[in-house]
Amino acid sequence: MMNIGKAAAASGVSAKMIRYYESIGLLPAARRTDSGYRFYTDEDVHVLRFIRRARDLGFAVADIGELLALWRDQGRASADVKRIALGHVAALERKIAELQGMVDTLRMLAAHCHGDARPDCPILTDLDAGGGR
Amino acid sequence: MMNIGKAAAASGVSAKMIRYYESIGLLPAARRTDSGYRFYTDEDVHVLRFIRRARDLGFAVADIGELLALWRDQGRASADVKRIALGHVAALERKIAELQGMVDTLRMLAAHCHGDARPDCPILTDLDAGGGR
DNA sequence: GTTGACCTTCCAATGTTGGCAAGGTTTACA
DNA sequence: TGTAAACCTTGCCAACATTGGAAGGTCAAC
Repeated sequence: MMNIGKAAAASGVSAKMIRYYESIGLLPAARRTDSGYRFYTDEDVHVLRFIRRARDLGFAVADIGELLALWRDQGRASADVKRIALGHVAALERKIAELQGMVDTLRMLAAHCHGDARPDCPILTDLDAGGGR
Repeated sequence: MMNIGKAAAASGVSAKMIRYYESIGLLPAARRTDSGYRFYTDEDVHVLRFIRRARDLGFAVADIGELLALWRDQGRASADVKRIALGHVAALERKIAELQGMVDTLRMLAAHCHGDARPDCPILTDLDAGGGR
């Protein structure tokens, strides 16, 4: 039995975000004291840490909802969990490839830029010309 | 002399975004016809393509403002441009490393998950335990 | 009993893009 | 000339996750 500040400190999820997750339905409405304060159990903190960890792994809130449902379902098939995880891996890798493409282009352009007081710069020239696309 | 739709098609920046860039001050207010329509010149389209290319390279709008100022400044030092570009590369690489860390963790967890009809799954177990952190 | 630390709800902003609505303008065609 | 389609205008809402603040109620310690 603890209030939202304690639960936040114990789980690593801010009080602000706990209320937000409740508002969007990721978490069930917390029980309240007579005066209206939310209160949480150790079990609730456990769930919050699950969410925190999943966020750290880059899962979107919608994905976490699915994972939470599977987590709670003792009869789940591990294939369902694996599918979500690998789908997320694929999305992450697409993003990485996209960013890496940007890095490669910029590094190439920067390599040809004097980087001194002279004004001519292939980086600007490329932006100017649209990169030949 | 063309209206916003033409400028959008010619530059690859949507009319919506052109208005947005104007609203946040990245672009100066466009000239208007008597009836209030914005109109653009080939030079304006040139600027829009510059912006489009920079966005494709992942520069934030704030960065693009700086790049645009340098682009317009005939006396700029190429070092200034290179600094911005390499700063952006560093930020991109930090992001890539972060995503790659997620991928590595998830791949490792998924590798130990049967992925069949059985319920036990190390992915959920890890989320549960907080990954040992 | 007062002070400070906590809690509550509501509103706003971040950054970039898309969508929709209601209304005015221009263009093309019959 | 009339009209319909295609364009333009502004403004508001939506997304994503998170943070901040304001105004006000509650709890604990001293």
